Amino acid sequence: MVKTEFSPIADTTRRAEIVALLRRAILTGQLQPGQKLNELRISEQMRVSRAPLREAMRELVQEGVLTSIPYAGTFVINVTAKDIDDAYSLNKVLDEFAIERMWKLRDQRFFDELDRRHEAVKQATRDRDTTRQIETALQLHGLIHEWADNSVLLETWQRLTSRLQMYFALHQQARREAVPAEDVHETYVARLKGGDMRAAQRHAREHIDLDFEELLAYARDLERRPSKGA
Amino acid sequence: MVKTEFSPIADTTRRAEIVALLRRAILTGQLQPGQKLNELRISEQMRVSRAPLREAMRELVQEGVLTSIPYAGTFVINVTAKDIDDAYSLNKVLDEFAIERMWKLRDQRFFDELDRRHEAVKQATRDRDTTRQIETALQLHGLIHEWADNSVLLETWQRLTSRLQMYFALHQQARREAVPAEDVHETYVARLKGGDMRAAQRHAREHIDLDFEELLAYARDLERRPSKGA
DNA sequence: GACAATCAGATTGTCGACAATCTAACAAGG
DNA sequence: CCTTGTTAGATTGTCGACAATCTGATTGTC
Repeated sequence: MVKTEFSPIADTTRRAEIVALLRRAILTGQLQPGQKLNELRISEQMRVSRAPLREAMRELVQEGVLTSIPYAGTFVINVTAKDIDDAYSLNKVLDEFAIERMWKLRDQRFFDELDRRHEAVKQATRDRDTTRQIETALQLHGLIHEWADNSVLLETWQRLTSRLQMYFALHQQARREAVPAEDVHETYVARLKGGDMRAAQRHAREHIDLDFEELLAYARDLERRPSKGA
Repeated sequence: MVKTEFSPIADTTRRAEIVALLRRAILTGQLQPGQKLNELRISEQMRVSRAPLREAMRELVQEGVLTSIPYAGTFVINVTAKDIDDAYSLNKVLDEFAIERMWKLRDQRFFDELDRRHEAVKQATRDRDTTRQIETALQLHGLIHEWADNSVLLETWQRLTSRLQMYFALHQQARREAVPAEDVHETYVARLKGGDMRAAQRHAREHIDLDFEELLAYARDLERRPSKGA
């Protein structure tokens, strides 16, 4: 018998596709924070009925990127500086936990995957594809959580990631300037390959702080002079 | 002008009520793990159409207490020993983080609320109401997360709590014997009132370990001799 | 008897229409 | 001018029916 690995087949419900479409639109900033999602309009654009669309929206509400007020509507969440601060401070704790858990589980497959994802970030950077750059950077960062062999941790991190990706996208949209060309992940990858777990944890924490300050400053700036709204 | 505080009015959609009903049924063990939820039957029992029921189910899937397979059905999640282990180890980290964050925010209102919830647990214990005992104990435990002033943390903890409550309910159902009569939370409350943050963190970690071992043993036992299924 | 093809029943996914609710504009009254 | 009541339009929430898919039993064939 040939021992072949099969990946699970694709979800073939409209609902799943709608979720993917909406999530992408939100996380890339195509849909602005606070913006209302008109069910009829969206369902007509997507050529689906409101039923699967509404189910998809419930999922995204629970996922934390949408918020819903009965009989008023469903809106893209608003990003406050405090939200970012909260998400990041928790993320630090999760990173430390993840590194501790996956440290002994590192093997050649891990290192290979680490390099692969690192390469993806570098490629996106070369392409000046900011959206993809954010995506790949988060995927690189997510590897430690995937490798920690803790489903609840992974789930939690993925929820956090959604928001972080959204925040980053907004940030990138705001300052149209080019993304950092130099490779900020080089040390991170090296630490994860090294032999000092504490050092890796420390670096993860500090590395995060870096981007964070910039992002936070942007969020605070937004709050000082709020736009007229969508 | 009289300055009165109003709490937000209740959600008055069928969907919200269905979510509450289903969640309670799952967390109290009324619906067994792995059990399939027949949409038509449930909607008839609740006297609602399938639309709001399905939306409610999507929310609970995202909440992590249900799992859905396209065209096959929606099921109560199965509890494995590993799930419990994962949830608990993460919970420890979150507890430590929460205590660190709320430590400086403790005030009289916090202590009052702490006592109030502690009293609720004792009352449930006196009443031999195991379901309520689990509920109140988790609410007592949740206070540190509510007080930590981090919405993302609170959200994460509430997700975890759902599962923990479910696990505990199963556990209690299995061994029908009386719940612990002595007050296991006395020290926990005292530590949170005290002046030594590290001690409080340490106690939270150890306190949790206690119940955890028992729960884990039960889960392992379940896996050794699986039931015939629902 | 083993195995594949077929089919009926049950269940989930999706649709279009109706009911309940909100919003904003407008009129009436003080 | 401000407030309150009314109303029309738009939008969300819910319903009942139909389409797509799965499951298990049955039948026919080797």
